[in-house]
Order: sequence, then structure tokens, then C-alpha cells
Amino acid sequence: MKDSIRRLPDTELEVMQVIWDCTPPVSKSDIEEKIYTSHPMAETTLQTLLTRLSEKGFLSVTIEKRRKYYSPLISREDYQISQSKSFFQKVCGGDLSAFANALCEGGLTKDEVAQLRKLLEEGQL
Amino acid sequence: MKDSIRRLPDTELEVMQVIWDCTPPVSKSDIEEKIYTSHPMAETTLQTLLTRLSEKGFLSVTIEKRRKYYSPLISREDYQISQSKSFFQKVCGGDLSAFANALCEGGLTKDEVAQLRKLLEEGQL
DNA sequence: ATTTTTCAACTACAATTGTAGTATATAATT
DNA sequence: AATTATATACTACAATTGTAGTTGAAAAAT
Repeated sequence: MKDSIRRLPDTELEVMQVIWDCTPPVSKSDIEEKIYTSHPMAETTLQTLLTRLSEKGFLSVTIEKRRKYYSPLISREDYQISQSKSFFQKVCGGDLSAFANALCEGGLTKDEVAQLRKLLEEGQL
Repeated sequence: MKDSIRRLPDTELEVMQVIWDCTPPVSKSDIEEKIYTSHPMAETTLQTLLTRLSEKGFLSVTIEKRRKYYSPLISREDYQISQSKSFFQKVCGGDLSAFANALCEGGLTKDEVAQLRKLLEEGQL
């Protein structure tokens, strides 16, 4: 029932994505390394983002030998579920045909639509 | 091909949704009336939002007898398409199974998933 | 014409977001 | 122990977002 998880701003989400890709707990330098190519930023900027994510309850922090380590408190899956829901409501107004149309008409490629259909079928069982 | 349309903040999107529901052009009072129940706000607040939407290129403005009328410059469909795309990329990392999973595991109800499958099938033809 | 009503323009302001500099505290090195 | 390297904390700041008050100008009513 992980309803209504607040939407994260783009940069914070990028950081979360990196963290979700790792085996927690993760240090700042671990993240820095991985996020460097896709989104270079100053170390202090990353620090700010990590602090904000902790304040928002997305990360827990543990300290070991003066160093901080971060672990997700909200799973990627739960986040995706809640955001899908609110996307569907806010952007598509809860209208399934609008949603399907958006996906077919450019949101996804033809192939992706076909795959998605299959995956939905399976997921439904 | 309406790629990369900027994401609107929640309140501005709500205003756009109301406008998309109308036959343009729309006056401020038209909007006010319709948005009143779902999201009461001061008249000046609505005015600010309309101004911002115009500045962002989402609305065109015409004046008639000292009164302003607004018309969408970006269609709801184009907005939905572009946002679906970026949602899929940013939140699901372009991973179809994650997307399908999010929808099946709570993003939509069972029934909705079934319907969506059908709609995707049709839209695909 | 004077008053009142109605809009729109301008201004305001706190919270959030993206970004990073400076200072401080601690650990490692010489 | 003094120096340097490292990491965290604190501060900053412009742009955006949500919200609304104040002012000014024109239209309608008297």
C-alpha cells in the first residue's frame, strides 16, 4: 500500500537511481563514481542532495569511521508504483484510453508497446 | 513529434487540464468556475498561473473588450505523449518490465490493466 | 461626471530545487 | 606535534512554484 510517495525532483531521483543500482549501504564516493558520466556535479552538490534525500525519508544514514553510508528506505519498486499511479491520475486524468494513446502514439516504440502488452499479460496472472 | 515538452508543475497542469476540457478560447472566469471545486484559489493566483503558462508557451492570449482569452498552444495529447516518454525514462529507467511491474503491482487496478492491454492492442493496429 | 465595480499589472514572499563555496573537524602523513 | 588531506557541516544564491495582496486603469452604474 505504498501510496502517495512524494515525487522527487529530477536530480534527487537520479541519485536515488544510482543508489538503487548498488548494494547498500553506499558511500558518497561510490555514488560520485557512478553518477559522474551521466551527470557531473560538485561533491558538495551531491552531499546536499544526499542530505535532502535523508531529510525526506528516502535514505537512512549510518556512520562508520567518520564516514557516512546511505541505504534506501523506499524501494525503487514502491517508488515506481506510486509514481505510475499519480502520473496516470495527474497527466492522463485517470483516463485509460488517453494513457494507452499516449503510449502508442509516441510514448513508446511499436516494439515496446508489443512487449509491454506481453508483460502486462504475464504480470496479470 | 512533440518531443521534450517541459513538465508543468502540478497547479499549472491542473489549470491546463481545465482549459483542455473547454472549447477555446477561455476566459479566466470560465476556468475559475470549473476549477473551483477541485482546487479553490484566489483570482490573482489563477491569474499568475495563466501568465506563467503563457510565458512558457503553453497558452496564447487574445484580448477582446479589455478581457483576456486563452487558448492552448500545446495539445493535451502531445503533452501526454511527451510526459509518458519522460516518465518511462526517468522513473523506470527505460526498463519495460519495471514499467509493466509498476502498473500491475499497484499503478493500476487489475481491471484497468486488462483494459489497458486491450487498448494497447487496438492502438497498435 | 462621480462612484463603483471589474480586470489586469505589478509586487511579494516562503518553500523547493539545482548548484556550489567556505569553514570546521578529524584522520593520515611527515 | 605540525602539516596536510579528507570529509562533513554550514551558508549562499538564483530560478521555480504555490499563493495572494496592492495598485492602477478602464468599464459600468448612478
